[in-house]
Amino acid sequence: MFRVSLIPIRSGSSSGSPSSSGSGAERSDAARNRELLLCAARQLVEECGADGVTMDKLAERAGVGKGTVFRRFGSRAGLMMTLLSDAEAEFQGRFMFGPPPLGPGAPPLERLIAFGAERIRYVMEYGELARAAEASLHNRFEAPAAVLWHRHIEHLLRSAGFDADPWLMAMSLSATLEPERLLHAVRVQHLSPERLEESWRELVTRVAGGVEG
Amino acid sequence: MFRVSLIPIRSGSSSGSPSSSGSGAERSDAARNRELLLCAARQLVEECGADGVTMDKLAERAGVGKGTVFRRFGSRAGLMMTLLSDAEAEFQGRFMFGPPPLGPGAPPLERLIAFGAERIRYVMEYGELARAAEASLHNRFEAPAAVLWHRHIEHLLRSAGFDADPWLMAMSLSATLEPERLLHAVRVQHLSPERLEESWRELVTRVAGGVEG
DNA sequence: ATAATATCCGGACTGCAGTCCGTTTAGTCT
DNA sequence: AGACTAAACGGACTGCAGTCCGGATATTAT
Repeated sequence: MFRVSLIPIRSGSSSGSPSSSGSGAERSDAARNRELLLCAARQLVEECGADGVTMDKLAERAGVGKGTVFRRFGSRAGLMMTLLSDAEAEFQGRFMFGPPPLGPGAPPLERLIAFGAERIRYVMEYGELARAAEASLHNRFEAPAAVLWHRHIEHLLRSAGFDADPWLMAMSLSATLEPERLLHAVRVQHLSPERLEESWRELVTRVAGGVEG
Repeated sequence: MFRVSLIPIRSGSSSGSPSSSGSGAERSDAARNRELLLCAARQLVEECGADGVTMDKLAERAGVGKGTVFRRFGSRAGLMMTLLSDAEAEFQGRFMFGPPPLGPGAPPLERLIAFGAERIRYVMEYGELARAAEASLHNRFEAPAAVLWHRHIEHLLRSAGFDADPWLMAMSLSATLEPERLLHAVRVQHLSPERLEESWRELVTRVAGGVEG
């Protein structure tokens, strides 16, 4: 089907491999600053929350110039994605290659249900960062991770025998799982994650459940 | 059921009634500036597109100070909502009090289908403004208009006999109809509005169609 | 060691939303 | 008309993301 390798959300993993790019290795001062920045960023998220982290504060805390911050991460969204990359890669690995029901092996509908449940748990844990990343992103729908989830849902829909425009249906389903929406439901409307999971199960069952197998 | 009157999205309607608030009437200079601002805002949207309109440009074009712009509209989101208010009120009137199948009289499922179809058309016409409004809004989910749509969908779900968490299901359904998403589907993915409508029909039919009546 | 150079660094700069407060003015009261 | 007051005005100011470019530095070649 698809030839999808694990999408490297961002280069700067926690126990990051300094030199993995093609041509010349990373300069030592650059490597030092990257560690400084990642460390400072995690501190700041701890202290101020994801929304409270500004690029200026980060530069000051890390003891580097503002330009360095932007050269490293490209944008505020890039910073947030970098901070998420480990958790994100782990999640991707589980739903693509991990054990059922999330990974391959289980029936598509069950995988779809498990995907939503896991995604909800993920957002409960990392939602602030994920929301901050999306918020400062020009086009939320073309982020590599978002594209991957979309394709995954679309693939599961097809496997479940859903034949009426899986692309658009995947769009609708993934909209339900967006961090900002889930966080609003839980934090503002005080709905429990379990209730979200139950509603997701209901939704995907009705959408993809009643098709001829 | 609900006691919902037409929600006045914003005070500054096109052929606006200058004095309708409670206590003192609007001062004449304020009224003049409001007209100046609305006129300039529409010009700028015409020229630059909704995303290209800045509060500074608007102030300069209208020949007023920046403070005046913010006193009038409160925020960029407020400005956009004001520009949308006529179209929005008209749409609200139609789905709440208008003729079937959008308005009362038709079966709930048909009303739901019609609601999505109309909403898609609405976004095709005013989507830029709507997206700009949502983009510069701290909490997209608590905008009066968003709350009203949500309640309307929830109400139709209940009327259709949907008993499994209509609130959350309404959240999922309204997520599908968000301007940013629809615009992305049409403008970037080049899907036709008709295809969006068809997918919406499929979605709501599966979600709310197979219930005991 | 020295020179050459590609890369990196830093912080001043821009454009934007939103705030603040001293000043002006429209409406009112005498 | 003249004084009074509440409201409106305007633009300087802050905080933020993101850009730019002259200068510093790590690395490599000789």
